[in-house]
Amino acid sequence: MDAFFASVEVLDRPELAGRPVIVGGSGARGVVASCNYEARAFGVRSAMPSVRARHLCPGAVFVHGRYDRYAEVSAELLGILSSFTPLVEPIGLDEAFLDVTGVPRSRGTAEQVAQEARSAVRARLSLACSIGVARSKLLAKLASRAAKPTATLAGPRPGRGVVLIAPDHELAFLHPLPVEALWGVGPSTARRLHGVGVRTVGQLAALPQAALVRLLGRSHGAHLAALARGHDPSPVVPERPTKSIGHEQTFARDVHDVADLRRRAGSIAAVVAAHLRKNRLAGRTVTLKIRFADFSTVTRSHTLPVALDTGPALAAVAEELVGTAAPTLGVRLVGISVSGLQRGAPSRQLAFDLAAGPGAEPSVVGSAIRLQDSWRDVAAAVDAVRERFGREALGTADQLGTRGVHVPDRRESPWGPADPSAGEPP
DNA sequence: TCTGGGGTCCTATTCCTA
DNA sequence: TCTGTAGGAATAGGACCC
Repeated sequence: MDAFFASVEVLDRPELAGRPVIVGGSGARGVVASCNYEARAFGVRSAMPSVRARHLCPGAVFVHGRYDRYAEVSAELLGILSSFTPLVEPIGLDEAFLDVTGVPRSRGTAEQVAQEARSAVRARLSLACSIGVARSKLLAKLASRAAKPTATLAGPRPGRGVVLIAPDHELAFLHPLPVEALWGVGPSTARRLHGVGVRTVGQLAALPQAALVRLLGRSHGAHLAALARGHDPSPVVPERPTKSIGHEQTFARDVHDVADLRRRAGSIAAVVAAHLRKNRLAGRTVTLKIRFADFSTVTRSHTLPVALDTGPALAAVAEELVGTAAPTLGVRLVGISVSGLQRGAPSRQLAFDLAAGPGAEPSVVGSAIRLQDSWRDVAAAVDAVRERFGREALGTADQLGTRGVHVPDRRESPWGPADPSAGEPP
């Protein structure tokens, strides 16, 4: 999709049409999640700090993102794409790979299917998309970029919409591109490649694979060597199981007090737990991430004998991990993620045996398991009440402020704290 | 300029066990 | 019982994607 979040905002608020629109966090620590082509003409880009974006484009309209709305449009988009082929692999909310090799010839060539899909998206969603058609995911992705509009100060210049890379033109298309165009070459890898004089994909392809492996490691080196030669055998995979679920929060001001940090970690744990239960998942490995004021980041993790999905149990582990991370500097971000996922929570009997039986787990693990066991029914009841009466209908005592219950949600301030008071306890 | 949040994957190291 | 070793799991960090 072209400038997806920003385009949805303009669609829902037509008075924004033609104006530079930036979606993202507006606070001092916010970043740009998406911006339309009018804003891009001023040099604004995704992931840029909002402060810089505002400096580059003072006339831009800043919009706080509405993740639920984008997810809703994304679901409609997937529905449209699935009418062409069942082999649809979503990449984030606004992109997808389609394998159309099995589409009947009567529907036309791959390029004609792409044109038809593009028309269907425009007709049903009133949104523009660009499509690349090629033999591999790598080339299709690069072709879709080439199909996109370009930003100019006179307004967006329409792109080609659909770009086809014929098999005999693959290398001619690929080799002049900068190495950064390849999937898997970020700032770090690009720096290393530039260091040995490699700036284009063609130069990368000319490098002996052994040299590349020495530079980047076996897996990454061999992978990039293949991509640079146009080889990308990765298939379109319609469904990938979730490997981890997490939530992290950047604070508007650095936190220096360890007790405060533990409390915030507990609150984030509750958000993660709610998300796990919503997906009927539970996980055994809890990972705490702490980013310090100087942007250095540490992680601490612990794997338990049973899977957890309740806030108090996850909080007990997370709070313990805060202690092992020895946070001395100010802390700007805390995150918790849970991996080693399995369907549903463990049986009560197993949890009981592990927590209280002979050779019981020591301290924190034992108490986490006991908390998991005792909070399971409560969590299910709370979920049911919130499902029926809304998120703020019920909360724990520490979520009770002067203005009622505030239950933190993972979609709150999704692109950074909105203002200096955000991130403070309610 | 000063860097979000949700993820996946890879690598190196450490620890435990057979 | 001690030592060496190989393999796997756990842990930590980093790079990358949208």
